[in-house]
Amino acid sequence: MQKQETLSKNQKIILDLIEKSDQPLKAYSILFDVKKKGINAPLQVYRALDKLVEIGKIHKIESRNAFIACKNSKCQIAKATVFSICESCEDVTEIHDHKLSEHLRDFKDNKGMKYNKYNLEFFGLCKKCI
Amino acid sequence: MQKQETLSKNQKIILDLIEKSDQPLKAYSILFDVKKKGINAPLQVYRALDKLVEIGKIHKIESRNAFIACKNSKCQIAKATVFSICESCEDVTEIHDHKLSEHLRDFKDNKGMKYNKYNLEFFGLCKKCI
DNA sequence: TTGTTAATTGTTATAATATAACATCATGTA
DNA sequence: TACATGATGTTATATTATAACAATTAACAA
Repeated sequence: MQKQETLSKNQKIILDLIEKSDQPLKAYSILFDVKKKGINAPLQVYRALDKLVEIGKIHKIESRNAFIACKNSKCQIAKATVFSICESCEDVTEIHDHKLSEHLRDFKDNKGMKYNKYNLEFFGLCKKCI
Repeated sequence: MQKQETLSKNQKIILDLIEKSDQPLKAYSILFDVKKKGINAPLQVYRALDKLVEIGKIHKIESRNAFIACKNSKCQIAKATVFSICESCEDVTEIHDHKLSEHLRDFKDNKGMKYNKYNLEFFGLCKKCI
């Protein structure tokens, strides 16, 4: 069997839901929402989430245990994510900053570690909440 | 009452434990280890952890739900953390890179957000695991 | 030194997040 | 066909974290 090109039924249902939200969704809130579509168990949700994260269609906001759709058309940046998070209204935005990405991509520590991924989360107050 | 200068009993016990480990510890493994010292409930651990994070004595590794001591003598950087994480052996190291810190500190998005904190986690393979 | 206040503690219960284990089904390829 | 792989469905359970409430302790001011 080849690497899946198309998404499976559950993966589609869950990606749809996440893409319709501009804010991160939590696994159990997703579960609640997709019960009407016949997805009944946490594991079904987590499996789809794992896959979607793996192929870069969604990202996990680690500090919030929540999942947000990747807006980048080609989803090449699944392994290099930057988010800003408002600590008041919890609004989350994915950041694409060329210069910042360059710095992060080029970062080398002095321990000879080989990086293949990073995740950066900025916290603060958004315009509305300042 | 003024802001605590000194740590409370539970906070000390738990900080001691975390400082003795050079790797991140999980809350329930901490709980297990401090039961002999009379700390019996998860909440007692989480409350101490919250406080220690707040004052910058420890950091939470968000992607691992684990806590590591801050090695920085003055712990001024509780709000600006960078870690490297080996995905094979799970070794975690706190990174202090002046240039990188500058870039992150100076980062401005185009949405007028005011940042007061960030957390960056690099993933990859350490020297031993490559 | 005593009353006030805030921080901390202790305890029970429960919420929220995530995975193990196993059986079955679907699909592409030898 | 039959084999391998990926996805599904299901039950149970593991892991991480907080709610709610009562009691105690520590700093400070009157």
